[in-house]
Amino acid sequence: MTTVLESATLGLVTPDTRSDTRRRMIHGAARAIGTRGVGAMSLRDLAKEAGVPLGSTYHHFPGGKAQLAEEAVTSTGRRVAKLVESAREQGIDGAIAAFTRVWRELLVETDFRTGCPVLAVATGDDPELTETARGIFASWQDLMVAGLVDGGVPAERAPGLARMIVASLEGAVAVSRAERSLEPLDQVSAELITLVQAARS
Amino acid sequence: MTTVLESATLGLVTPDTRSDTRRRMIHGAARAIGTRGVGAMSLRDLAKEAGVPLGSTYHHFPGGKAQLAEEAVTSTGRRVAKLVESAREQGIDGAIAAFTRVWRELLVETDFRTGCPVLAVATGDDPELTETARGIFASWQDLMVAGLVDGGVPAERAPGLARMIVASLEGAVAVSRAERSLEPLDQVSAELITLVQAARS
DNA sequence: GTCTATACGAAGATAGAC
DNA sequence: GTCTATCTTCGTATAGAC
Repeated sequence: MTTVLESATLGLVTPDTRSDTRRRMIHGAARAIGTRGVGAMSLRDLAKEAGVPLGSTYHHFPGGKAQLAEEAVTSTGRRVAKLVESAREQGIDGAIAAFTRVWRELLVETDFRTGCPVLAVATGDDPELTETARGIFASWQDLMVAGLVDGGVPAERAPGLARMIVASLEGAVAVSRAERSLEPLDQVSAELITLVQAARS
Repeated sequence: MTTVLESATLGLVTPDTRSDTRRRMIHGAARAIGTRGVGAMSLRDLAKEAGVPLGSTYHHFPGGKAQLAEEAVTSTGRRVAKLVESAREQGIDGAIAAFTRVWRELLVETDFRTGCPVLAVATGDDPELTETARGIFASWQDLMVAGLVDGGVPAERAPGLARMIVASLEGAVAVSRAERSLEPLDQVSAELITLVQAARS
């Protein structure tokens, strides 16, 4: 059984999801952040959705809202990184496609109401969360760099292209939300494939 | 002198800035939205920064927070559109450079604390503001389409490229904020120039 | 017409009953 | 250990004094 002490002392070292409640709250928090941003995310709503009293939030997350937001964003970062990493077997095009698919499915699932929670905290004003976002963007870019180099893109062009891939798809998710259409995301994804293709030769 | 009646009846038709106070509050609102998002924007803070009592906010903006946010975002949209439109004399590269420069200067001015307010409302959960963001993105994309076609890009490729330009630079501003560096924005801008160049031939 | 004072609700967080 | 009830703060909005 998870104790308060364990959560408090091991939380940052092993930010896994030890209980169903924790898992549900982290998932709900990621959704809420992607939908409304951290500021407008309400712990009351999250607790209600997870079916637990508000007070329990502070049992599972002694650090309160800050800890929950942090874990929600890092959890999303790791999950997406794993999907992209797996798809690297199909080359850089596969990695781009996998990254695109994550956001595509999120947009469809939520009827364009929810976007990337990492972008949300990157555009917020909490310095700690901004730093977390930086690290996650960096990890995604590193995966793309590896894929690009494997795919025959010159090493000196790879970092710029990797930034382009992450930044443009993050922006495309936002534009797709505004337009309530998958077209922006799909078009950007297609443009990226041609851009990478051109960089190969 | 501006009356409440005029503001209420003409607000949406002629959303100009009739007084210094209005101007200052709209400017402050745009900054706050770009920094923290609409939800975390406080009318108290805005009034304090503008040097007016909180109550005066509702004299100048009878529609309250919603009206102020709406005017702040549309004001930014028009201002940026004008800058891009002017730069189209220097071709599509000039338009991309102008769009890049707007956000570059904002990031430097605010030490990476403030991004594009249009992206902020596009990633928020207010449907009215999301629709406003859609219209502004569309206006920017239309300008890019015109520039691309003028620059010799085939008409059928122009819309996709225009979306790519707007989406990738919007995303790049967010990544630049997270990294506290202009490198992402500048690299994306450079990649866009090469992408457009390739599309010309 | 301008601004002070306040109403009212919702937020995060916590104390303490069980 | 879990959850109820509450504390404090801060948000938007407004009523009414001047």
